Amino acid sequence: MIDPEERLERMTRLLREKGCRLTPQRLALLKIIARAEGHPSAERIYELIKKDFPTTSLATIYNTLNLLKDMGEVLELNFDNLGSRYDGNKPYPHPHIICLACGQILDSEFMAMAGVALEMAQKTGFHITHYHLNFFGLCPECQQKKANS
Amino acid sequence: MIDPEERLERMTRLLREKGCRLTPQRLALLKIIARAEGHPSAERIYELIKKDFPTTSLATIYNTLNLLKDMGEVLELNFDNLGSRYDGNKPYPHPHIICLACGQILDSEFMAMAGVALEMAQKTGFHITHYHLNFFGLCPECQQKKANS
DNA sequence: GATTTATTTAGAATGATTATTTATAAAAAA
DNA sequence: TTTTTTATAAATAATCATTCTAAATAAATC
Repeated sequence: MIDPEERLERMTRLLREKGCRLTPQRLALLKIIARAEGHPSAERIYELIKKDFPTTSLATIYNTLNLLKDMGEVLELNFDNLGSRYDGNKPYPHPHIICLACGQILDSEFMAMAGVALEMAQKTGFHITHYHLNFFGLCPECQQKKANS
Repeated sequence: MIDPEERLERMTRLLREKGCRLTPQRLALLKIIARAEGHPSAERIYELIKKDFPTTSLATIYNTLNLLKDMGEVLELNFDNLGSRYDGNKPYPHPHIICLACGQILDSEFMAMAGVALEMAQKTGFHITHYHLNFFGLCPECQQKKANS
């Protein structure tokens, strides 16, 4: 995990440079996604922000997330069915591994993907900008639970 | 591409064995997804079926697609934003490559993924059931168009 | 052909996300 | 400071894909 405070500092700086206003709601959201351990949904971020700013609207969450997404500072993750999840700590494409039973989403470093993408580009003639690689299955704990039931 | 008639025959047989009824609408849908060159959306399949069965409901499309999906005979593809696409010809996970400009979706054989999945399983302890691997970018034609504009 | 019951239909409901409109507050100008 | 401009927030309506529901229909079996 990248240093959350470093991410926070970078994102606030970029917003300022872009001429965007640093409202309290925005700052609260930046803190949440920079420091988040997991991959929170918009709804989850909404709940967290409402603790400090009870009048906040969900639309503001989406607006700010989209703003950061367009700046390349937040990665939006789309999995089956479930709504989007957001990653503000590692905003570049990287593989994930998702437990179908408990829903946890783990990051995974897999550097070989760069080579795979290159090979794909050469084979197809595409100019590849990004990729999604997600593995689905059961985490060790959920395998155990299943075995014991 | 697998022989579409072979796929059609297999899917009708499995449905029959499962005790499912072979309604004309279902048969029409089977033909469409077995023979489809691309990766049609539910909406697209709906349009095609309505040519022969004008009273068909969209719900029937989704019901049948979900039935086949649960049987493992149709692969549901989820990409950003857009609704789901369906593949009834190659119903096992395989990488795709999507053009962000024209929206075309190409299949791509990439056998090394089996090894990658295995490595991921060993590293994480997960029991991996399937994966999604999608590359995004510009196809050769759209690169050209962009260069000429 | 009659019966049983899965399936279809049509439309309402859902849920995540986006758009819209008005209100608010921060920065800039006077 | 006051005024003005402008970005942003809030509330709510709208959208879109998908699922649910209840009533009508028709496939397979006897």
